[in-house]
Amino acid sequence: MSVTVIDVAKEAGVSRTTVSNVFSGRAKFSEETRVAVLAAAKKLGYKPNLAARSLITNKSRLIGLILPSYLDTNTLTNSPFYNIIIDGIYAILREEPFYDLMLFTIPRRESLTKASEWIDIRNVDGILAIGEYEPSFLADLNSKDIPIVLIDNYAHNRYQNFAHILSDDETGAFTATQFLIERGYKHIALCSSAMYSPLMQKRALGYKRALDSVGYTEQIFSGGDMAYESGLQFADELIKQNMDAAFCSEDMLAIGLLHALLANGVKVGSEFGLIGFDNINFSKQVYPELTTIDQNIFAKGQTAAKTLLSILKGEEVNLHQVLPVELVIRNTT
Amino acid sequence: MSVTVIDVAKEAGVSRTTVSNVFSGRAKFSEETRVAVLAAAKKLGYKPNLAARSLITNKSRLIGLILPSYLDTNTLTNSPFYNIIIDGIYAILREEPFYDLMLFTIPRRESLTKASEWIDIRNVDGILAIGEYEPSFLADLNSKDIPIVLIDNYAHNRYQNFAHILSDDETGAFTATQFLIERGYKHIALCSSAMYSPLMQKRALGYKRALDSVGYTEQIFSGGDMAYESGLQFADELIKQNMDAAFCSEDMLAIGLLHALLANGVKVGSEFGLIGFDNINFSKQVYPELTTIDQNIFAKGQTAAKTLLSILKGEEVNLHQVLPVELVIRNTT
DNA sequence: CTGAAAGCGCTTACAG
DNA sequence: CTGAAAGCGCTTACAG
Repeated sequence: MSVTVIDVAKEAGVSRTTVSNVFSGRAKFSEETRVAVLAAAKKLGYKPNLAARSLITNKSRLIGLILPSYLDTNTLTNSPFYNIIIDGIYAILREEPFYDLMLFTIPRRESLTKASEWIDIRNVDGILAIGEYEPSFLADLNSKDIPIVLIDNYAHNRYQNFAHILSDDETGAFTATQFLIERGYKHIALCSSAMYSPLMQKRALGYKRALDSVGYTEQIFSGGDMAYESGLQFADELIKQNMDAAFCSEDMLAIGLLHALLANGVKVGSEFGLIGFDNINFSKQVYPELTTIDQNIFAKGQTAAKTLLSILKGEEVNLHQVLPVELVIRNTT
Repeated sequence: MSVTVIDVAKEAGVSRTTVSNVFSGRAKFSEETRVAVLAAAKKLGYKPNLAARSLITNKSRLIGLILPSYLDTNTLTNSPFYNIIIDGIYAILREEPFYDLMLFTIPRRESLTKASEWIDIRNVDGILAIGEYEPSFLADLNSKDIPIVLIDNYAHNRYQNFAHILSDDETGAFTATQFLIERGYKHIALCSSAMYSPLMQKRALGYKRALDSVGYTEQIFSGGDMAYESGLQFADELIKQNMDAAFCSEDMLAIGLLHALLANGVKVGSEFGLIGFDNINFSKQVYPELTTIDQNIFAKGQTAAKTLLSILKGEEVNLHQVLPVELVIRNTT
């Protein structure tokens, strides 16, 4: 029904091997042949069948992105971070012929088994994965013979053949906290959900280091699963404990806190200093606009995609990349 | 290298045809055979190769989702709507063995040609597409022999074999505007970007119908590409023209307007009534929380996915579905 | 530089 | 109920 390599060969008066060679550019052929094949292909509207190609080359040109969201199934809706990462990945993949991304969302831990099977069934060429995973899953990934690029995974750099893309989380948190100190705030809280995650601990570390350097006392508020809701809930306690500033480990939490503070009549930006982390788009779509640490999430997605592609092509790559962060001063500090 | 159907056949002591039959459940076989095959498959860790299956069945089990974003490449970042739709689609697909979704973002109109080729190359089984498209692209889709489900596409229901999923946009806008009237607001603006789109026109229609019913005059503010920024920019003009309420054709625009109004000292929720459309998550993550029209975007994604799957399975489906909307009263009205 | 042949892992008539 | 054979559309040694 559809046009195959045989049809093109017939039309061009060559063998199908030659047609294949012209498209792949692998073997040598005369200019004349090349032109004839290309003309025939164009005339017939030939398009390669990737499934057939995949079968023989054992390369699917499919990249899998693993997106954990253990709390609920609204993976993309609830993670602005994921959205930006994906946009960054597509920005790279769009320029790369024949590569496609497939998302695999992990709404429950059991889904990791499914993810593993899925990688085999679709014969995924490489994996991009965000966040932390249990050792057994990483061991499983490691046993598959495909490149793995981990984003924001601090816990498992023992797999030296995995690539790691991280941000300089500790420095970011340090910078943020130091900025609050410079602004004259004295009682600076750390607000965070999921303190147990290695990434959040890095950020906590930066906060502590900055406070230690001036001898201020730490005040840590932590708990809750959903960042925005956590932020909302921390406000009362912060006010009660006379905090005059907060460094939040993620923007959505800062935004929740901002709104609860506003509802309590607190003048955020003057009498209360608030700073987030991530610089998701939303952070400048609140009022007042949120001061935050920009981790350039888009570039992170791009870097991850580029790294995976490079490995796939057998190019030299830096397997362990730490991306810089930057303070973005807006109106809450 | 990997375990094939032949290995399983050998292990189970049957032919590969039988193995295939057991997995597909197509032909009849003895219970004994079934157990033997399944045991062998499990023992060897057999997983079907979807590319091979695809080649022979001419079914890829791949669903393509076309996501236009003509303004920039940050498709997901800038469209909360898309995110929720995708989550809805995955909620259905997760339960459907072997089906996968592939996103195709359209950052420029020229990309439509690429999308068309991509559908052929990956042998996509069915298409989900959001929004409006030029007739030539739809004609092209129509020429491919696969089911198409259009979401929020008002302009082209002339392709009767395409499925259409819409929301009751006009009623939603009518309800919203009427609610503002009931609340006692007299000078009710319509704020919208991209008024030329058929969907936005439907919403404009509902607004006009509500105003007409009480004899109020229309005041339309329109322009700008990015919803949030447009909202920001409308505030000055609204204030100058003594508006005391606004129905915004989408939440992000309402949120931009909200923040600009707040910055101007306008008391939104009492002296100014503001209502959005969509009920994206963000609309209840602002302060004050936004009154809006819930169009249940998640269910829309689910409905689209279900509809496509049903067509693919040859089941009876309602090709033209209009989903109900609902007023969600929060604190800006 | 070009072509005939084999084969990737599967399914699907078809014959028994 | 089961098996031998053909073939999906491609690429890759290999021989010429």
